[in-house]
Amino acid sequence: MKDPLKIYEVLQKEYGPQGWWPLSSCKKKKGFDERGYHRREFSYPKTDAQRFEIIIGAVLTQNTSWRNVEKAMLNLEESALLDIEKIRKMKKGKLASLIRPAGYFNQKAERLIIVSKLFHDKGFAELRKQKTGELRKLLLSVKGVGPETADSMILYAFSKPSFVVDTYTRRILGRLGHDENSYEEVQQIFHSSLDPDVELFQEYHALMVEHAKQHCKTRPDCEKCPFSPKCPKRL
DNA sequence: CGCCAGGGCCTCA
DNA sequence: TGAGGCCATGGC
Repeated sequence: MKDPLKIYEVLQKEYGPQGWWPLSSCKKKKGFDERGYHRREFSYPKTDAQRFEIIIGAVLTQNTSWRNVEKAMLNLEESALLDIEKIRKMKKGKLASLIRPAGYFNQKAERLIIVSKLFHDKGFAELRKQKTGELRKLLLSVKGVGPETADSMILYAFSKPSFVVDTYTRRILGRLGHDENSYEEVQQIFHSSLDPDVELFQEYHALMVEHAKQHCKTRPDCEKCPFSPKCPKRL
């Protein structure tokens, strides 16, 4: 079970449509569920405010549970500060205190301000005109934005096909028999075997996260795992 | 109490 | 380039 397309089919059948990136600000709104997923309508994000919410979330969730990220996002929203211009001009200390629940709050406050400056200076509309590769290079040149954060922004905020590789993706692929190691190597597995389809990439990554949370955990729960019969690492 | 969570930077070989 | 230390809160 090493074929990315077959893995996707198994995940899709097991967990159904996901509808990422979750928008906390849209919970229980029309088209969204209680977690902020838009499982029926895949043409998101629709506004620059939603795109920037994804950008912020991508930074806040670095090595951090989404649960804690949501607390930080709620603090920003309640202060009406979930906004690129406001974050860009905010004092680092004040921002840090608001995003405290997300952890690494000093680092992340600085990163958010730096990222805000980039999007203010360049502008979403202009950045969207860039080719995916060029956009990726630009994002990676920003301090605090590594490969996963860049790809998350590209895939979910810019709606361009760049496969997101996270710890879950590495863990799942590793257990299914892949020995590729570096970020680029793992990403290449997907880029070389799948059509560069935005919705496919978005759903695939979301499904990886769901699968890692339900079964392929640090301590694996292989009992009802859909891959269990064909997984080399099954317990 | 320890472990883990949707990483990335810096330093040092 | 790759391993190791560092950043930090909150749920279980």
